[in-house]
Amino acid sequence: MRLYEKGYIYRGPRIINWSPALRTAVSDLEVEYSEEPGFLYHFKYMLADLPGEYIPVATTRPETILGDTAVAVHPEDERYQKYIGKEVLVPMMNRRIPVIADEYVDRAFGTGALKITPAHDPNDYTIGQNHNLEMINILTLTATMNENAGAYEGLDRFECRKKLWEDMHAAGLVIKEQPYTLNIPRSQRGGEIVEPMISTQWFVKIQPLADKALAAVKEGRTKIVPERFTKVYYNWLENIRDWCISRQLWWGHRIPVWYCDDCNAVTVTREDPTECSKCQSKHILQEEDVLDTWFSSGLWPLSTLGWPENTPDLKYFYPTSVMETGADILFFWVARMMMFGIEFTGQEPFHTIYLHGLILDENGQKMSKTKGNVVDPLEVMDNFGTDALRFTLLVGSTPGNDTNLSLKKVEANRNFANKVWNAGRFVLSTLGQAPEMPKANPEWTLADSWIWARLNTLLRDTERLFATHQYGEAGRQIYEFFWAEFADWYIEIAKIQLTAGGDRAYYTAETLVRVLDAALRLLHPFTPFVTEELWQALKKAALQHKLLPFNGKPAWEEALIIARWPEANAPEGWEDEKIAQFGIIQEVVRAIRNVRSEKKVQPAKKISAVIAAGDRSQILQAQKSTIISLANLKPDGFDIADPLAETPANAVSVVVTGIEIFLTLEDSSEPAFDRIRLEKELTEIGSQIERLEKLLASDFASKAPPAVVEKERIKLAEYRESYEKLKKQLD
RNA sequence: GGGCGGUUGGCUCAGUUGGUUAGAGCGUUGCGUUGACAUCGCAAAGGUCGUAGGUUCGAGUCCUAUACCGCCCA
Repeated sequence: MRLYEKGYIYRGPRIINWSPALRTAVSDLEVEYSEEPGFLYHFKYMLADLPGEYIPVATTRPETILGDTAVAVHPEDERYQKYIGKEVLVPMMNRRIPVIADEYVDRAFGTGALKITPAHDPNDYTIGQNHNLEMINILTLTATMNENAGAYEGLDRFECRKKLWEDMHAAGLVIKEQPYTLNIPRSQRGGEIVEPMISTQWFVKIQPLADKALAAVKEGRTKIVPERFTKVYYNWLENIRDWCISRQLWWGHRIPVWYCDDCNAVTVTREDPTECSKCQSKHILQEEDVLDTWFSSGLWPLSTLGWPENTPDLKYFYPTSVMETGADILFFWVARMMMFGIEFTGQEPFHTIYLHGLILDENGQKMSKTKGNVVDPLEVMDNFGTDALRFTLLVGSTPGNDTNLSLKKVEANRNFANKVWNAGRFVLSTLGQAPEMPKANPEWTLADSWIWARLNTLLRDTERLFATHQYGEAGRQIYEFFWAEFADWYIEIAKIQLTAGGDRAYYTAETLVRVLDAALRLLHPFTPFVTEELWQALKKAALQHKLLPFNGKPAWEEALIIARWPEANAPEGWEDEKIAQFGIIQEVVRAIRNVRSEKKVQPAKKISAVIAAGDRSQILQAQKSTIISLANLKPDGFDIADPLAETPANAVSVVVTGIEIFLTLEDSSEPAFDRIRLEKELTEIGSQIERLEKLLASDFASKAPPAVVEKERIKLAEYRESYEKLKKQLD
């Protein structure tokens, strides 16, 4: 109504896309073009008053000849100049039509002469308008030939094409048929060939709306993510044509227009009228056409909030913030919401449009029933859980790009949800092992400090990634942290620390709770169900043990879904060092595990070890029990010596970052001293040293940032240390 | 015809503002089941990042050209 009152909505005969199967008009956007093999039919347009002379014309749709009302040639085309202004005869109809000159004609295409069917071709329609040509509609609404098709009336459009061409052949009017690839317009919905047709429809004068929607993005009030779609948006809005909004369907929002049988006046009102607004006749009939669904959908940001009433919801929620949807409906829906939102409220409906791609099958094919590759989300959720599906969709995508959805991935993420659940349950089960209250201030272990530092790094990274709409990457990092750091390392170490009892156990439990709490908060948007369930249990247990949430500040909220988003603590300066130190422990443990695996030591078997760590002895000394436990060493058979009095006899040795590890395998069948392995390692390290020496001797040292150079220097130093130790062992 | 995206281990995909022997999941190989988890654990093999140039001390990451695949618009 508002658009109508502003004069933006009008009704009139125009060329539109007609779907003969649905028997309705469809908008330009609902037509898809597909390349299909066909023919270019060449034939003769005989001059009416010059017997024997003709203009050769080519067409892809011979049946439209019946509706031709002109033949057009380029004004400068020497071949046909002489015919301009003369008349030709429509084949089989013998109707006289003019030869006109128009620069639109491409002299190089086909025969260089163009038949004009204004009622059945959009381009011809434009030419027809310019030249004031008659428009002859030759089709019925089901795309059979109508009374204007003369002898061909009643034939289907394709039968007519065949029959007409045969008749023209017989009449000697055919020149040739040439194989040609056609661009066939098909209905997006039904797939049938759409016919351009003159029809009386309702339209929206789109330019004023488009201009505002365009300006909103151009002037930065609304941002499109990823940015590259901005260009697509501009391009569409800048070349937009009036929007045909009437549909001849029985479902949908019926257009609020009434026609008077007596005086032909049109009544347009908000309330259903009982009489003609002009002559008060009761003989009025409502427009049978309904509105395009996208016309209604365009109102979504408003109408869902109670508009046109100025409701509290509308006031509070409009404009909203981020519109997240598929890139394929940028025009259909997003642009329309922008137009209507701005038109009716003066405000853009959202400040950010986040576009994702399509969900394809695991081979990158569009899902379709005919291909049988449709993944039913309900089924997937039944099999793997809603969290797993949600996580997969979020993490498997990068902004704007299509996502290949495979059940393998969903399964892997179901396993992750399971991991979260189990790790969470374990944490809850440990709280009872810790005392109610600590006796003293905390003395954090290396592992405590490490996980806390890592958590804070994660919080910062997640924050940054969310801010830049990189949800997938954020999810991946949280996954990695939870599984590979919290579960695989911290929880394993926490088991040892809890056994120690006392304050150590108390602060370990506290750390477990705080890290788990933060992780669940981070994970909640990705896997809302398992995290909420777990978090409720965590809250309950934590309250029982008087433990605070991760940031130690506000008390536990009512539910995770409304809990505060975790914010990182400001770095305090010690973090990098602790992370580096813990890295050493990880390397040592991995090295020992590696040897155990290589030498086929039974997993349950405890072995003896001696480590020579030089200046890192202290760090290792402090983590002795951790290493013993994680590497499964004999508690009384583990020494950290510096310097090493003598190389243990009959021990397998391994060197990591300059730290020598000697393992006594005892009854292992493998030989302890493995010269070949050590030599291989030596060669490898040697080549690294060579590489780094070369690098540091190059311009790199002077031109790269000092911090980067320093990093390489440290690496080189470590390699050199390792090299020396390996060398000594081999001697 | 115009525009855009993709091309990274067997498969499906990540890879911040270029930082220096490339990451994940699945799959593969070996070992493992007395209490958080076999929907699991420990370890291993496997890519030099489509191709050709260029910029740079340094490029998967920027520029140019090109091939192939896909999408959008006309």
